[in-house]
Amino acid sequence: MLDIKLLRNDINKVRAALEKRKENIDLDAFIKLDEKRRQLLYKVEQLKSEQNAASKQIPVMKKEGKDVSELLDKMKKLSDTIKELDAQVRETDDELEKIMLTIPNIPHESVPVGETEEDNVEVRRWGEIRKFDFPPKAHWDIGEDLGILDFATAAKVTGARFTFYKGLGARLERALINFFLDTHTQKNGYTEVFPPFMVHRNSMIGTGQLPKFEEDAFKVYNTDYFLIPTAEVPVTNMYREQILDGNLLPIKHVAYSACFRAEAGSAGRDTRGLIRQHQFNKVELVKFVEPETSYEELESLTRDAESVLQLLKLPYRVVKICTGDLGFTAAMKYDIEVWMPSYNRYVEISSCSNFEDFQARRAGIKYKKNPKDKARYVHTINGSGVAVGRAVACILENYQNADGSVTIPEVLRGYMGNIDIIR
RNA sequence: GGAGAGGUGUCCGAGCGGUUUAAGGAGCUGGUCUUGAAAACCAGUGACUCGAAAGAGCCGUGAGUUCGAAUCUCACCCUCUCCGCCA
Repeated sequence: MLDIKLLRNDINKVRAALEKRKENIDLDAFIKLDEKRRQLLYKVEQLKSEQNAASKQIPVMKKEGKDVSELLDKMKKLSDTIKELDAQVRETDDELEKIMLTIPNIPHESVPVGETEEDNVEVRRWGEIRKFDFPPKAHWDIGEDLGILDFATAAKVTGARFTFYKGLGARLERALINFFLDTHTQKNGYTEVFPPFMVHRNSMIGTGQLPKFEEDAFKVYNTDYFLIPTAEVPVTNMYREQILDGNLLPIKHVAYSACFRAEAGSAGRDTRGLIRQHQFNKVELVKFVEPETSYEELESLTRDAESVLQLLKLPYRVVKICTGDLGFTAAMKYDIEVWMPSYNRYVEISSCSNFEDFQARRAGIKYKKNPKDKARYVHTINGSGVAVGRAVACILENYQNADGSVTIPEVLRGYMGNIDIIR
């Protein structure tokens, strides 16, 4: 959510940002409503002030034996008016909030202006793309041939876009989760969190998944709970409606969770394999930082995410996302894309974003350095560190051998009972 | 799921429906005293939201009753105890 003061005082900045994002939102309606709200508020507060004064007088007058019935009559009318105005204020507030919740974040000035992912800007590359001296297979074929991935059985049991991992496939998934968590806790200084996989509506609003993208989420029947689309949601909301001790910042958490996405708009894309599933595992990095440092912190978080790919020796590139492709909540975003031979291109395996105070304002997360300071909103930053299913796909494809076997990356062997090859 | 108890300011903890703009502690800040500290004493300090200010709001959340609600009513949420069920 944007600062309402920004909308009042610098509406053109917001218009420009929406323009860059190719978003069309009626800001004039907002301005009008806000004007109306302030007028109402002024009126009702004056009346309340009068009411409060009378409330103090009445007991005094009664004590003195004076007749208060006339005053009571007057106050009755006043009370009715106040109730009516209060209702109007509430109504206006609700409408304003509705609009506020649908206005996306303002892109950072350094974000390249563009319309689609075509306009994203590559920042750096790491690793050598492997040249195969045999025709490489796609990971879904490798996985099925080795008997470690089973899409058909998952379709029978649940439906499309689910997977059974079996044997060493399941073990590889688990190994990666542990490897990621261990690396980020032991080398990169994150504190591990294991969150709930369901959250209530307010948490989803807090991080920006709702109210705009409800069709992308799985709702749990008969409850107000949603399956989390990412650990970002529960972990960020850990501190909702809280004023943090600024001396504890930055707070850095790493969390494993399963993620659940309905992704209404993605039918027909990436239909085969592990790339786009309704349920997948992810290790997520989340930081709460002071505003002054948030862009440095985004850089270091991105490096932390990259570090696990380097340890796995998977070639990747980092891309800076342009304004038209930027997520609703982000002010700046890097995607880390890993080389996927079956796609013959780089495929996203991590998104690292700085939300500035956009989520913090929605979720009410503030901090104070000193008890006497005014509370300020923190900046939140997060990124995948990294998506586990896509990492499996990437390993299977990049580490495949001519005979159909797959070599285990060295750093994972300790997690795999010292197995060095799946055949 | 059933029964009971409870949710008040940073913490503990009062609060007959009306000068409560929340008592009293603790804590914190400053001072007196002291070689210094502690103790004692004195003074100050109450989050947060909107607002330029005046002012308004805020006692788990939301509705309601009333001229007036922390205080009454209803619903919901959460915590604790006991019972049932259970990985």
